Amino acid sequence: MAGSRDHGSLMEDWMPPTTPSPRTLMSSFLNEDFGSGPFGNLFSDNERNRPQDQLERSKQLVGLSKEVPAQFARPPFQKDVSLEPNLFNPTQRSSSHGGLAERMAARVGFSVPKIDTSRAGSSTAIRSPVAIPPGLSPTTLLESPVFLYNAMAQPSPTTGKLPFLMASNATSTKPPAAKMNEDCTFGNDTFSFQPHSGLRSFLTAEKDHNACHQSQSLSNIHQQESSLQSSFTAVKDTTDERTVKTNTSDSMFGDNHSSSDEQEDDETNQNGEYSSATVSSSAEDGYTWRKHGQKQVKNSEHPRSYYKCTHPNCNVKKKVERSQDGQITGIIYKGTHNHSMPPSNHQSGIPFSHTNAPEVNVLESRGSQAGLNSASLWENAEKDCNRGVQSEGIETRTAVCLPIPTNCDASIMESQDAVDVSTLSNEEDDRATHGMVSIDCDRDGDETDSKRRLKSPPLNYLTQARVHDIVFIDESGPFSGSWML
DNA sequence: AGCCTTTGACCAGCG
DNA sequence: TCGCTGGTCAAAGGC
Repeated sequence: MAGSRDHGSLMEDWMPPTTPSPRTLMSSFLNEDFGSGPFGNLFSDNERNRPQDQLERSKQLVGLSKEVPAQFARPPFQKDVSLEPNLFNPTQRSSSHGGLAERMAARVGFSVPKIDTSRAGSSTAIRSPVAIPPGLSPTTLLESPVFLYNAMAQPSPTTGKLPFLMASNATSTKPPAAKMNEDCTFGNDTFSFQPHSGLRSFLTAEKDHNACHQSQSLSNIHQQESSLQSSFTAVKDTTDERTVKTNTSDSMFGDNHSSSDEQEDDETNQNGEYSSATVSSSAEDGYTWRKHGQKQVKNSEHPRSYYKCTHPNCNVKKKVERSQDGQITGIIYKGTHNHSMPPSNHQSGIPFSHTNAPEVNVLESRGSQAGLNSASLWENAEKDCNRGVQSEGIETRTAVCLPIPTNCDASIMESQDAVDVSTLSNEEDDRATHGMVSIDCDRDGDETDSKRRLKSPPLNYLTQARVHDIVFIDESGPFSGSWML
């Protein structure tokens, strides 16, 4: 058992007790960032009105993140704090590396407009934040590095689909877990995850999916705004344990729900009310979990639940933090499943676009799978969480954290790569866009890449100017989310 | 009857 | 060594 200290630190990272709070950071970065940069002129109002002190604050935050050696230095969840500035700090982005958006613009020949997040959530008329340069077709945009096409991606602020970062390399078995309903959550101001593989509730999901789709088109614009408010999730992948931290919009943006939240709780409406389909517990991911404890953790406003895999001889555990309204605010997986997924839940190969069922525990399910398949990815996580992690652990900030299939020698992209796209060199960008999740899977080794891509979107991520979250996709689909604006 | 959740107590690690 | 904190155990209750 990891020392309490480790966990304590972990939690602190999740919810930094000290200022600035995630909400503060986020709003700070939103205010500053989206008004500046290559497309700042689109929202010049913000630019002009931006207080200088915000800029300074942002710089300070960046400095925080710099204190730690680049890739591993950040504590598991403290990333939430330090990462944002680093990622989004306009100054750093534009000055040091020219900014991803700028680089992308150079490559593609056009610039990717930024969404005016300052208006997100407002009731003002919405205009498309994405300006397509003359001569470029939507198709070109979608297929361009800036807007990587992802057939499985859900609507996004930029592409019309939410650009989930896909870690398709992943290979191996796809965790059946899928986040359903996330589509429906668009109305909730968040992007949705698509289920990787079928869930037992596939049929239901399908039905929900259809319903959701109808509203998606109408709410597309709204999504654009809301997506900006998505929360971050930190994925920590140490050797054996994975930590998924999702800052619920709750904590970050008030009413907005993070993707993870929605995933988890099948659906809470915008008011935070639960729909009839509520949290189905942890079985949705295809594995069965038994809750064996719950505790209120210090420095966390949310209770932490402890789950164990019910499979005999399986020691996989997970810790889930939920907000008062049931939204998941953090998930930590520990251990590796030594068994296959229960047949009833096994529906691999189902496009997650079809698995939008109100599966609640997307995070969990993915995590569980990760735990299942990926052998002991996080066993030492707890140990590393606070000390080792910084130097050795791999951290990933994602809206949703999904464990990587076990058979894969998955090394989730380093947090730095995954997150701080803006500071990546071109080469790094490529890495970020194609190899954020480095998964070396043997399981499906006989499967061709093309085949894999059919099953899941290419590992395209970090293709836009801003990364809000990263979606990792293994063979079966995205298992983590993030998006850029 | 079996499984799961809840909940208080116990244990272990750290300062 | 003690107190704090987090993680786990296990009894009780519910479904």
